[in-house]
Amino acid sequence: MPAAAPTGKAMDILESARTLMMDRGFNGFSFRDVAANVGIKSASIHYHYATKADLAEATAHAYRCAFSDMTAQINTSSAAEKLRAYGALFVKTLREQGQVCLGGMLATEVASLPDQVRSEVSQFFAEQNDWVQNVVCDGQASGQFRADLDAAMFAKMFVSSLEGAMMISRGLERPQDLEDTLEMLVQLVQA
Amino acid sequence: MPAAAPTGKAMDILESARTLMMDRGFNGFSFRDVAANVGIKSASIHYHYATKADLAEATAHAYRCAFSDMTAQINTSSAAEKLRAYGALFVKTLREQGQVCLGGMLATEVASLPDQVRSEVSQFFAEQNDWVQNVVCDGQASGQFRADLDAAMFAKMFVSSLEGAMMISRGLERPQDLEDTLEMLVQLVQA
DNA sequence: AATGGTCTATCTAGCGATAGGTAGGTAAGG
DNA sequence: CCTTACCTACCTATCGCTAGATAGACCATT
Repeated sequence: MPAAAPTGKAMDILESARTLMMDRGFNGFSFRDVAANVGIKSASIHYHYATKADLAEATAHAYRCAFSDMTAQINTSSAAEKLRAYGALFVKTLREQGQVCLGGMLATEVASLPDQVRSEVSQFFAEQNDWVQNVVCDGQASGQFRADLDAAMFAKMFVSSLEGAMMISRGLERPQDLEDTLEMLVQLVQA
Repeated sequence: MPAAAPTGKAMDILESARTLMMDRGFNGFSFRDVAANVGIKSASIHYHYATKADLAEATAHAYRCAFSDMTAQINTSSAAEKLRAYGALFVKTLREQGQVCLGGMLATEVASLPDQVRSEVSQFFAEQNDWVQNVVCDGQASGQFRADLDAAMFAKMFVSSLEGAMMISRGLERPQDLEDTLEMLVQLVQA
């Protein structure tokens, strides 16, 4: 049974790595940090994930899949409400965990990231941009959203704005700023 | 003479630290990296900056001041052109150096940053938000910009959008995305 | 039922590299 | 002679990672 869906300690390790990376980034956590969280010795982590690059890749992959699942479950009525529900995923993470999106975190660290992790980051943003772009197109087709905007460009702006606002809101300890940014983005796209 | 305006090797160290931090972040560079760039031994850096926290603080401070100077020199005619000129600072750094804004970089690393550096980051964003907010207010007063937007909220969104777009554009090696985001933001604020 | 072998998941111990930082010395210049 | 700006040499801590051992679970054969 390959890496399809880790269980037990392997999943504990993955979750601890995710939390640590969302908090301090790839360069900001160590195997010993994970080990202490999970309750094993750092050497034992290598049994489940051979290298730090492997661990980070698996973490990023699981995050990307989990995020895709969450967007897939957004099923509110209007396009504007879909964007709000999407942004609420960011708001919730920031407010309840004080963490930022792993995708954004890793994107800023790209210069010191193993290739295999970089690839996961690319795929994450490709998926996110696609999902938002579809919502924007639907909103335009139904007349809820401004028709004069380039949907692909707005979608990219929407995603990267939320990412940036998330980083900076946490940095300044002003989570409300992220919510304000989300609301302004939704306001601006509406007809 | 205190840290008013470093010259000679002290400034070389500062510039190397800035470049390295804009590339890889606070956790991603070492005294030995700086030493190799500047052409001295890593121990000699401590003569100019006692600790890594001191070096990072001085670097962030110099960056904040330099950035303020650049915004102060933006003197184009219309408010929209001011925002474009502001965004062009980001675009230029990304396109010519492949680097991201030090403020945004450090904001994402806030959880593993010394307090004295965190303070510089806060001041950086306070200054940037203020500058943009003033431009937005002027644009609204002169009828160039939509009057129904909250200027303070839009300013924060504008800054954090550029920051986020910068991070992600570099991460995906798509610098055009940053330019697209800038243009869309300017388009959205106009009346 | 007891035996022996293999697999899983962990451990202890430690490797070489590198981190930030320190102590003490030295050559040059006012 | 003292200050400046560096040096060599080294410290302790931590990094990712490896080797080898071990305890328990499962499993087939005797």
